[in-house]
Amino acid sequence: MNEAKPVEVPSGPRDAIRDVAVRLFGKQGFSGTSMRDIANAVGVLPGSLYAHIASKEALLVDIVSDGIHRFIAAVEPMVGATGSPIERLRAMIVAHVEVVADNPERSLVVFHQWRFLGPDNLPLAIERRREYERCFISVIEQGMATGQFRADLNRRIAVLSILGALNWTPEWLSPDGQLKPHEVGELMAGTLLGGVLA
Amino acid sequence: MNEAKPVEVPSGPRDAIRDVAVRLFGKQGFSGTSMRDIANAVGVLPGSLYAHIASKEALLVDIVSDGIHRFIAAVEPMVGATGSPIERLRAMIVAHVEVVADNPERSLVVFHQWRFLGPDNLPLAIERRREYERCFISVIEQGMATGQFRADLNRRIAVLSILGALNWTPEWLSPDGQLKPHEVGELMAGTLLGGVLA
DNA sequence: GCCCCTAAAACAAACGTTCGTTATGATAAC
DNA sequence: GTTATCATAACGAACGTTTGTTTTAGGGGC
Repeated sequence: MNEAKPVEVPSGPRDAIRDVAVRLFGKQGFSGTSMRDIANAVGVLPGSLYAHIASKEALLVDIVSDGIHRFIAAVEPMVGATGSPIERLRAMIVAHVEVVADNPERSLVVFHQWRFLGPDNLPLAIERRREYERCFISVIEQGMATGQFRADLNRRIAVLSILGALNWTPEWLSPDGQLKPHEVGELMAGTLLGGVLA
Repeated sequence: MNEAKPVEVPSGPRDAIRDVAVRLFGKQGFSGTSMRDIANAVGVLPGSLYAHIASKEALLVDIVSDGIHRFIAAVEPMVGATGSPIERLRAMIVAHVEVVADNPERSLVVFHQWRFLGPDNLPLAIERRREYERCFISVIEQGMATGQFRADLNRRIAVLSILGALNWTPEWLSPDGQLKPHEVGELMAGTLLGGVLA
């Protein structure tokens, strides 16, 4: 009775492999992780992995594309939502931090390991990243258009600064910290929107 | 007459190897770069590299420790310098960006590839990174103590946001861009210190 | 009896590294 | 001005290991 569609916990061996790969790719990088590393962590012989996955790169493609999608899905709806650009940018920052907190290692893979995608999958991943960046660019330009954001801002530099701060969060953010992810997001939004000056 | 100590351009083969390794480690990561890749780029057979370097890891140790040192040397003097915390933090941000612009690929190695240092060299590298972070923490605390920085700031989050934005710069900063590195630094300082709100 | 999954073993290729030798100039002795 | 000496730096081949992946065979659930 308590199942039917349980919220998608690592049901099969396929998901177990994926979760292990996320952890190892995040910690040691794609090139620094061998299929034997993954097999050991899963508790299986290396060759047995190939009953569930097509290749090492297919594993990376899965992780990265699903990972980017989570960020886009969390942030994109707010681009055209109601409310002031300030409120929406703030909400986007919080949403981003929450996605990172949901699984920092996966975020590390998304932000750093996409370089190792092959020629077939790399262009699409790059385009998805651009799509994500455009969400922030769009809202910041809205804010500058309405005069709520400073007019002397270099919008490119502003976007890259905010995205840089956000993209770095998986490096230090712990889901088990004393601050809840939502609180961390609010604090970052306060710092990035208002600056540090009194 | 026009020599004596020419400014230290990649004199020997040793430096040529180092420069190539910086570029490849930055682009493909440490694990993703083989000694054969380096040898090919230098124009030499793989074994010949070992007449000049001790090992692949020794190459990484050189690059990372020298790289961190450049950041510390550029920023640390400003921690105890004269001037307001605002002016000093601004100068530190500009200095950081200028070090990145001097060689973005080296900065990528410093910020991402230190994980692959062995047990002998990793603790020291981590301590150096902490030392660098403490420079920023110190100045921000000075700014909050004098009341020039907002009192409702979470200093940990503020520092991590600023450092995150800075550490991400090698990902997009080009030394040949239309904005000079110094200008990019000033713009980032403006964004990070003052926020985006009007 | 079929089907999914695994173990076990093997594959070719690429890995970091070592080795003895050789080509190249410069320096010093005669 | 030739010759011997020496350091530099690269070669070419091989080392043992690890890489991603394939193949073959066997065991348990329906």
